[in-house]
Formats: sequence, C-alpha cells, structure tokens
Amino acid sequence: MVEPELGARKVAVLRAVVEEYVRSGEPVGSETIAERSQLGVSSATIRNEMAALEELGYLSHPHTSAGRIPTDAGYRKYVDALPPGGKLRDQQRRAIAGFFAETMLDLEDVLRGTTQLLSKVTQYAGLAVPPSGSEDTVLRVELIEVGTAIMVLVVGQHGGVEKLLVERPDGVQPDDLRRFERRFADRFAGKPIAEAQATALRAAAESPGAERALLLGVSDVLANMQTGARAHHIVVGGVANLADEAAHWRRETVRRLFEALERESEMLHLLRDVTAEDISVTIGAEHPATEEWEASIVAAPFRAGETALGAIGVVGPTAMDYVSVMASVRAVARRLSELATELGA
Amino acid sequence: MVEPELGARKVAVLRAVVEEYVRSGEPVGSETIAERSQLGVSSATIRNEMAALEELGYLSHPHTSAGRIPTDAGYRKYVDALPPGGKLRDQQRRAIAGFFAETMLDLEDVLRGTTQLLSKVTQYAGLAVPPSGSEDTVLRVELIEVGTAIMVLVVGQHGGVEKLLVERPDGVQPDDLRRFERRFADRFAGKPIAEAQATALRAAAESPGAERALLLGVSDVLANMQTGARAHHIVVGGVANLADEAAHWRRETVRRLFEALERESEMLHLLRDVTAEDISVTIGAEHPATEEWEASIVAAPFRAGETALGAIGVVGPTAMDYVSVMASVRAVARRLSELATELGA
DNA sequence: CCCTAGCACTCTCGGGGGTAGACTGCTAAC
DNA sequence: GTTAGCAGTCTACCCCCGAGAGTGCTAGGG
Repeated sequence: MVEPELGARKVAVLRAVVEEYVRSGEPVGSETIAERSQLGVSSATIRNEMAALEELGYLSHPHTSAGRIPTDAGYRKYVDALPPGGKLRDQQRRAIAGFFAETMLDLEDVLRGTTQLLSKVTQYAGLAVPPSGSEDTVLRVELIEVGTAIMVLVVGQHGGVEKLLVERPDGVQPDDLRRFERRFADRFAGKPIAEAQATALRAAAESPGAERALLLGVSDVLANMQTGARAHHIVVGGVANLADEAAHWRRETVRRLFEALERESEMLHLLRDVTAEDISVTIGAEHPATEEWEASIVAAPFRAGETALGAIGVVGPTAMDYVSVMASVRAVARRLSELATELGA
Repeated sequence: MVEPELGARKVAVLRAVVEEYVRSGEPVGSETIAERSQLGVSSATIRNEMAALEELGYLSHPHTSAGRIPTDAGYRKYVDALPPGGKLRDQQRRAIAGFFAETMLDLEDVLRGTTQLLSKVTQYAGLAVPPSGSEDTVLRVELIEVGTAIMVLVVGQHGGVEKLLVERPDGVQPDDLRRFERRFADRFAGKPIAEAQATALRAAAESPGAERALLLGVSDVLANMQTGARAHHIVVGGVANLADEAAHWRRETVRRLFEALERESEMLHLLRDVTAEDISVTIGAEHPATEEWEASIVAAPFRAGETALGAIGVVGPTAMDYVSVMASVRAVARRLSELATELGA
C-alpha cells in the first residue's frame, strides 16, 4: 500500500477534527476548527484541507450540509501520528497509583480490580486476559478426598490453582492416594504444563484402573490450566459504561457488544494477539470482530520478568479519547508488570 | 393492609391485560381483551372492570385515549393468583434436561452454565449466588512455596478451594512448613469455617513470628471462604438480553441495571434473602433496589440435602413472562439441588 | 341488577409543509 | 497559497392537522 505522506497541516486538521468529534459527538465544521485550533488560517483554508482529507479517505460526510466525521482510517492515521509518550491527567495518575499501592496478592483479584480501575479512569469498559498457563510449570499435585469423590488439584509455579473432581475409583484407600501423590510428584513436578500433560496421558494408558483414572484427571486439570477454565475467561469491568457512553451507539450495537463479551472466545483471540507488541489499537473495521460493533480496543500485554503473562485493555466506541486511553492502558500495564514480576520473582 | 377480595372476572381481566401487555409491549385496550379472552362479555363490560381495577391500583393509564398497563401491584396480584404448578414449554424442558445430562463436577462451572441456561431459556438475564461457605467445614490446609511467597490453601468439605499468598516469614524452611501443616491439620480439620477462623486468629496471637504470620494467612483465607472472594461474587449470564429486551427500557435504566450487577452487593442481599422460601418474585418498586431500574427478579434457592447452598434467579423487565420464568427457575433450581445433593453426599 | 350498544370526547401518533440554520464548494480577489 | 463572500444544499425542527384508538357515559334490554 502506498503511504500518502500528509502535509503537517493536514495532520493538524485531522487531529483537530478527531478530538473535537470525540469531545462533542457531533460532526465538526470548518468554522469550529478554524476557531479552536491554533492554526491561524481561515475556515476556507480548513475547508480545502478537509476536502482533501476526505478525498484521501480519512474523513467523511454524513450529508452535504453537515460537518465532517473521521473514518476508521482517519482514527488510524490520527493514532499513528500521536506523539509516543502520552500524559495522564493528575486524577488518573492518582487513581492508578492508589490502586497499586494497595497490597494484593492474588492475581485474579488484581485483574478484576484492574478492569474496574481502567473503566473508572477511562469511562469505557476494562478488559483483562489472565495468564494462559502455557508458560507455567507444575509445582505440586494433590489428591484429596471430597465426599465420595477425589479432588485432583494442581498448583502452578506462578501460584495458579486448578482443580477437578473425579469419581473415586473402586477400592482406593487413603494410603493409595498418598502413594499416588508421591509418584505424581516425582513424575510431574517442575515440568512445563504441556509436557506434564502429555506425560500424564501416556502414563495413563499404561497404568492399571485406579491409577489410570487419576492420571486422566491430572491430564484434564493440566489441559484446563493451559487452555481451559480460567484461561478461557476474560475479566470484564465497567460494562455499564458501554450502555451509557452509548449515547451515540445504537441499541443493537450495544447488544452485540455484550454478546461478544460473553462469548469471550473472539475477544480472547483479539487480546492474545496483542501480546507481541507494546500497545495495540484496533479500530472499527480493522478487525472483523470490532467492525460488527463499531468499537475500538486499546490493549497492552503485561509480563512477569521476560515472560508474557496476559493482556489488559479497554473497549469503547471508535470515537474514543485515544490519547487518554492509551496513556492509561500503558501506565496500568506497566504497573501490573511490575507487580507480577515482583510476585513471580 | 386490607386485602380487597377481587371477583373472579376481575382476576381474569387482570390476567388477560398482563399477558397481553407482556406479549405485545403496548397498552392494552378493552376491545382486545374482549376478543382474545374467553370471557364471553362485551368490551363495555371489560371497560367497567378495567376502570374498577384502575381504581384499585392494579392498572394504569398512560393517557386518556390509551389502553391500560399493569402497575407493580397489578403484577403482584397476577403472580399471587397464578396456579402453583407452572408448565414448561417442551423446548425449555429439553434445554434444561440436556444441560443437566452433561456431567459437570465443579460447582462454579455449573453455576456459570446455569446462568447461561436460564438466560437462554427465558430470554432475560440469569443470576446465581454461590454457596457462602458458612455451612462448610475445613477439609485440608496446605502451605505451599510459590516463588518467594507462601501460598495458604484451604479445601472445604464441599470441594471449595480458597487460597492466598502471604509473604514468606524470615527463616522459614520447607521442613517448618510441613510441621506447621501437620499442626494446622490437627487444629482445624473438620471444624466449621467460622469456628476454625476464630481459632486461627486466637492461636495467631499466642504464636511466635513465623507461625503467627501463617496463622493470620489461614484466618484470612477462612474469612474469605465465609464472606469474601467467591462468595461475594454473583454469577451473571446472558446480560446481552437486557440490552435487547430493553426495547422498552430506557438507556439510563439499562445502565443502572448493569451498574447494579457489577456492584453485586445489593443484588447479593436481594438473592440471599430468598433462601428461605421456595420461589420468590420481587416486582419493581417492591424493593428499593429493583424500583430504581423498573425490573423484576424471580429467584429460588438450591440446596444440598437439607442445607441451603445459594440461589439462582432471573432479572428482567417488570413486564416479564412470569409464568414461563417461574416455571423455568423452579425447574432449574430443583435440578440443581439434585445435582448438588449428589455431589455433596 | 347486570350487561351491552352506541356515541361523544380526548389524546396520541404520523405525515406534510415550510423555515431557520449549518456547512459546503466555488469563484474571484489579494 | 490564502481568504472573503456567496449561492446552493440538506437537515432538523416546529406547527398543524387528521386519522385512529380507546375511554367514559348514558340509555335501553334481558
């Protein structure tokens, strides 16, 4: 694709239009831009620039006598042209600092809180994808009698816990459980989840009845740690903001958005893909998922040390305050990484 | 309060108005009722009855030349007059049976699925309150090294697991942990959560540094099992339906509803209160919470054997299909109780 | 005494028409 | 390259009006 090099003034006009539209929610006219932007040119000049920007596909026109609104491509251009280090408003900075000053030691709680923090700070909805566990290793395997069943419980190196009840195999005694537990410890402890899972499955095939059933249980639990259960869920906070900010969202769009948040899987892919970069912005039609609901997603990964754990982000209308949201997401991701590094070290 | 004894025909008219309004979403006229209900009287008679019902506070009038809509009191009267055993539509029966035919062994997953089932079957949103744990007893206490911290993990008799990371006290060795673990087992195993928590707290006061820190951790975990963490969360499914059915809900109302679902606490009280009865219906202004968002909640408790565990329910507009929703909630609660009884036995 | 037919009355909803206002795009001058 | 000025276009809004829906009331009938 040819990247049309825009003049500095066109960029300035585009920025002014985006920011004014985000602020007011209404199509922006040339007069407004001429007044509010510090460009020192008349509205006629702005009109010419706007016409050019429309030609280039960055702005559009609801109808002849209306002002301009940015297209998805326009938002993209705007975001890409943004100066790298965004500033937080004091209030936001304080909210974020305050949140991370509290001591919280359970990652799940932290993420839940994080989504609420993001939604409070940005006025949109906050998202978080918990660690998938695929980088984790097995720390401990426990077999515990619960009622008539056996609970298979695995603890990961990063403090993740996953459990499953399996039917108690006939004739298994408490002593047997302890014996199995020791055997499992020898076999699995310290191994990466995926490898341990494969081992468990292989071992199950060669083992007699009782141990077989338990090994299958272990395998299931490990499978869940990798891809299932906790890891398949995204954490969402502040969804009420979506129904509100929705002032200029159609009902139907809101409904679709909620459905997607509940289906989780596509949202998950979208956020997982983010893990490679520093911060990523997906705008409207750029992604089949977001196209459907005219939304943008700003997301950033968080890490413990060098290993990527998960991602956090914000969903909002394409007409969102990108500067502020990007700064917030980046700041929260950084703090979260620090916290995770500290915990996991 | 004087209970005005309504004539049978008034009850029939009220029922017809409620059902027609729920079906169509529009104010109902006397003509419509005369045609569709099998009362065999003319619209003029219906008009008289309607005027009387309005006088009694069961119906209201958006404006002079509009039909009637039920008031909250009208819905209440209608619900109370409903014949006890509601019938499920075949499709609903099948969906419910299918859901419970799958083997699921983790209560949390089951509840999550339950809310989605309810929302699918009723077209409103499904709710569930997990067991509070206050009826639970301690099955096992584990101390596990995770990174630089110690994870305190407690398993309850019903298979609930709760954990917390605490900082590792200075100079604690793996052997010490195992020693503490044995001591904790002697002290806490088999005791009710509340009692164990009190014991842990008392013991902490009398113990030296290292053990003290861990006992405090145990106490915190037990406290969470009773009232915190998991128990403070409600499970919600199918919220997208609220933004949809909202066809005749104001945006603002939808937003408030979502906020409440996220705040959780008031919703929780509302549902906890339900635990006493068989099935409970809260309509609009009957409860300060539901008044604000013009919604009704149909809820029922579920039990394992004799002990009440939690509750499930459905939130929807006051103009909901009570017959169908009540039948569904009742059926799901019954199946869920069976399942829980089986698991906990 | 209850029910019903009929009718006058009320009020909303939707469409038509006309206008004010907001922008644009163009042209011509600087 | 920029700007002032102006004609042209399209929407949003207001007002008005008539159709239609539904009520309440009254008078008559079983």
